Amino acid sequence: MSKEDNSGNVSNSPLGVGGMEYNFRDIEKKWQKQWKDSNAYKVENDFSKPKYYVLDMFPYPSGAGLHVGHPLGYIASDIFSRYKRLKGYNVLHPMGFDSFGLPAEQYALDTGQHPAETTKKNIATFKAQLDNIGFCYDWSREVQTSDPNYYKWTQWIFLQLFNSYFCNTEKKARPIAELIKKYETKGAMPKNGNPIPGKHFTADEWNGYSKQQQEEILMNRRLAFSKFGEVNWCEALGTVLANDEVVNGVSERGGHPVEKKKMRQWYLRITAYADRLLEGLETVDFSDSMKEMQRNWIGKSTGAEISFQIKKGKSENEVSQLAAHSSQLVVYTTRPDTIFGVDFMVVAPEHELVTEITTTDQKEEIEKYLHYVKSRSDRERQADVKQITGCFTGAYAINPFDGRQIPIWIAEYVLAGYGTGAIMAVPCGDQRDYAFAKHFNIPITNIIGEHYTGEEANATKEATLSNSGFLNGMLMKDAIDVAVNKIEELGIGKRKVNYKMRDAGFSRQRYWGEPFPIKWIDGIAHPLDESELPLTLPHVDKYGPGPDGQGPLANIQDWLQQPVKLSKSSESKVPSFGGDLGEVGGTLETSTMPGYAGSSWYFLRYMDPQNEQAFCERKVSDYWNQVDLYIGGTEHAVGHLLYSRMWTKVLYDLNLIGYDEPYKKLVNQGMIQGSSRFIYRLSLKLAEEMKGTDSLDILVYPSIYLSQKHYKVIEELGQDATKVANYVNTLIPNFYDISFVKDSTSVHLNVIHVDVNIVDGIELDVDAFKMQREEYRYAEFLLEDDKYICGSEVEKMSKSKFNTVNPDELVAKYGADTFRMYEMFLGPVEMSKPWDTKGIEGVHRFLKKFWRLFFRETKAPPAEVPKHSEGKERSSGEAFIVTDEEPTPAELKVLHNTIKKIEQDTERFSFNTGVSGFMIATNELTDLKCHKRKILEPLLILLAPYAPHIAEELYELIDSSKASPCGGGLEGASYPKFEEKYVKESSKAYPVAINGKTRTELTIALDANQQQVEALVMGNEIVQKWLEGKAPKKIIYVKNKMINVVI
RNA sequence: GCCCGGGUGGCGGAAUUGGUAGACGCAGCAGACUCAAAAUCUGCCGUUCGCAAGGAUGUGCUGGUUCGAUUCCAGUCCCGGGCACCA
Repeated sequence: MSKEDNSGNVSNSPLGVGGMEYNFRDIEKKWQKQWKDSNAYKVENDFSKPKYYVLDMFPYPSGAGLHVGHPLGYIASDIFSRYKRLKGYNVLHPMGFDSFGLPAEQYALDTGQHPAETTKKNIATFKAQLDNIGFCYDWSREVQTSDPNYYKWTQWIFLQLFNSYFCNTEKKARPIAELIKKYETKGAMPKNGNPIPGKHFTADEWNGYSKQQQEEILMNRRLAFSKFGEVNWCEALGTVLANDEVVNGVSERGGHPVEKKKMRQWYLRITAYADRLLEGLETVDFSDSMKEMQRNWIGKSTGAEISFQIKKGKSENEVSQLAAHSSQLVVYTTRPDTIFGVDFMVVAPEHELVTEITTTDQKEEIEKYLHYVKSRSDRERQADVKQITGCFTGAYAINPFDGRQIPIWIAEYVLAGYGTGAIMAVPCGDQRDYAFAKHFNIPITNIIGEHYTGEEANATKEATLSNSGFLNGMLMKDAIDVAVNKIEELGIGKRKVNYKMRDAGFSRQRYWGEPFPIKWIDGIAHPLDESELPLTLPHVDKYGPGPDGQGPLANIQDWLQQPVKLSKSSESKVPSFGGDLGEVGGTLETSTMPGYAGSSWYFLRYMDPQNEQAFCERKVSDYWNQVDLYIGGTEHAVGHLLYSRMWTKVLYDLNLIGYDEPYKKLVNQGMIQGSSRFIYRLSLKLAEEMKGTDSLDILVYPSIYLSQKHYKVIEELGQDATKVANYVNTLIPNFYDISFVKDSTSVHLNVIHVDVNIVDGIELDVDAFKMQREEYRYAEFLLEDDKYICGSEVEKMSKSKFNTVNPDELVAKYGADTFRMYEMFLGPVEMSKPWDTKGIEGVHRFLKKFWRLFFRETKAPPAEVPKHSEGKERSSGEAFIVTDEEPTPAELKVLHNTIKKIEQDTERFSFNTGVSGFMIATNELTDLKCHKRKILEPLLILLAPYAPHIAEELYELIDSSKASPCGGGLEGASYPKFEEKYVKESSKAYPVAINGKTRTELTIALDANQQQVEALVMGNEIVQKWLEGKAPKKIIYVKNKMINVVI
């Protein structure tokens, strides 16, 4: 790093101006420029050094810019990165942008600005805001998911997924070419038993299939595959909506009805990896709650699939009619032991059997119900337990064990996507089934004797079964296995492992995402040749939806039909892999990839961001290896983490990287919530019918803004306008002309969000408020104690709630170092908390106090300057007061306690207590009047990760011959070493408790034994007082902890 | 509904393994310095009884285990976040 001169002449230093004051503005500007000019944070792929990889979940560059919630995790990771650098590691600490996404596209729809343009602008803002805070990112490694140089490789990895299948024998991804070869030579035949038509085939059969048939079979195995799936369709908007855009069954924008619609979609076969995703959790350092969430998401359960014969209606005729179809109802259950307690079946409304089995009598009812369900989201269908809905199909299932006829219902609480989309309902053992049976008057069979009260279901597994045929007398938990064995024996079902997790939908009917490198020809998906990558987005002027719910790309014929080279495969004779189709004909896929495509592998690209030959060179990914520390919000707890864990496993299986878990350790930062402020507006309105017309003449009295206390009073008064007016008039005489207030005058109270930036705590800055808008200029206020007190509430931080706080403003006012330390000081990084700017002063004061360990007060008369000061006079009246004196034991103790504290707290991500450790050290050294280099220099290195600018500045002044603590790498300063000998104590002040309550304190030598301690304790006056002459039952002495006298 | 968190002074929080509850900071109060302000410094600061000494009480609530519980166990209430949530 470049140094200014070493002569002590630092007149070009920004400190030359304005005295000795801690001038954070100039210091921070100076060092940020210097770091940039000297490429201080450039990270080399130097394989000889020990590495450490610290990663932040990269942000979506929204138009609103960074708010104070964003940097919380970034500051934590920055501190840790700088700390690891000082410890001698080659630290990779990159940053980039998750720059594809819906908001930019929506903004484009609204304003006509191209998403690429707005995204570029937003990224520039974000970067400037990030740089303001003094992060040590290596920007030369920046990635942006919407950059064609990046998404080229996202598309490339998609092709790997498309061209791979999950081998159930090896439990890993293999090239699909191997599967094709197997089909061509051996077919797909069962290991034992007879082949099932439609599932099994011989090699000859395979080779005789049409290419469409072959592709269909392969599609069932590809890791990236296409099938029909449901989307939220909004007819009025002619578009597919995200879950986010649907509120209460209607579109958020415009309130149009939304219903489910089946469309061809791409999916990732993440379910194939369910077991490995579960096993992988054992090898990573995530919090238990995080692992629990992922396990619950995957939702592995073991149970049985059981087939039931169906009888349609009561008449014999209908039974035989159905028998011809050989329809069976297959249910999945984790409790086959309850098979005799099944009183009804519930089938998902979208189950394929529903139309088939519904009787003529019930047809109308069922159709009505199906119509209702179409408008309901999965979420609503699950959460609404109070409202029980369902409809009888008229058909019955036959219990294979006792021949009972079981009515088949459809109900929204059963989802098609889980299990077989049908359940056997056991009302005595399941509360939801119980409630359903009660609601529809379905008789309940009790199979658990006294465990069932008739009042509610009992989900026990400990009961002894009754009314249960061959299971009678067995404990339920033992009966599970017996029942499954019997079911398998009878050939009516089988043991089954089930997962709650579903394959991940991978298409979006949108413009602003990665195009699929896929061309459709005669209904077959053909992968593009790698040489065609990146397949770039066409530039468009309109972003509206395409026909039939397709994405905007469907409107661009030139792009869709452009000639592209298709992938060839020498391994296969399957036409889709051959080049004989030529480069023209067919159309490109019109949907784009979802947001998580780019974020599933970005951690790899940072390692080798400019590589044009590969997504990441193998020896580079071998060096940087796993992310050692990943910091990000819980909102990505499940989705993003599972997807990127899956991608990593696929890349590993295909031998493209050397490890199958991306993130070694994960720390979840808590959400910073907004602390909203409210003002209350009172208006009285009088509506009178105008004579001879239908219209109303509305007389509006002037509005007045109420401080919180008055709001509460007036809220109590309700609609009594006279009382309200009188109340106001007692405080502001004649504000209302009472004679105009009538019975029909209505009282309107509005609660309005007010910008938190013009509120000090809860006190509104009335003048600033008046300046905000013309309509407020002459507003009247009803104050309390001459103050306007606002209401407050904790909410999500968002622009619409006027509760966002911009870090730029705080950095401008207090400096980046103060801002960094304050964010950390707020509390544990993983805990959510509302933002409150009050308190930042305290941290700023600490830094100023820290500064004064190095500088004498400007105003102090010269006589008070310590004689030993060899102060570098930097400008008139300013003195650098650091000395070369030998430290005292007391000073060394402070230093080494601090080294221990900061190192421990940093290692365990307890940055808030770390900051308080610095405060304590500063307070103690101030009290000791310590200005000694041998104490302050190591202290500066400790501080450097937390407050790098001030540390750099003071370090340069204290010893400019040494390497910078913030320069990075092994050349930098090294972390101070804790030495026990300086902090060793020979005695301790023990708390002495009587019956567990602390009553006094005794200072005792640390090596004292039980007898010595007992003698000392018994000799103590206060102890004697509490003993009241009695002998103690016991004296508990825990070395180095406490003493307890039990009476 | 289900899953995961969290409830400690006026406020943010500390107490790392069951051992002095309230570190550190904010706010508040009193004082010093100053013509004044800012900045800085000193003292007090959970509640309650008391002139004080000293007591009582106190970590959402109810119990339990323990010499001793903010910490462990059972139940319960409230708040926050997530959901494709369940067979």
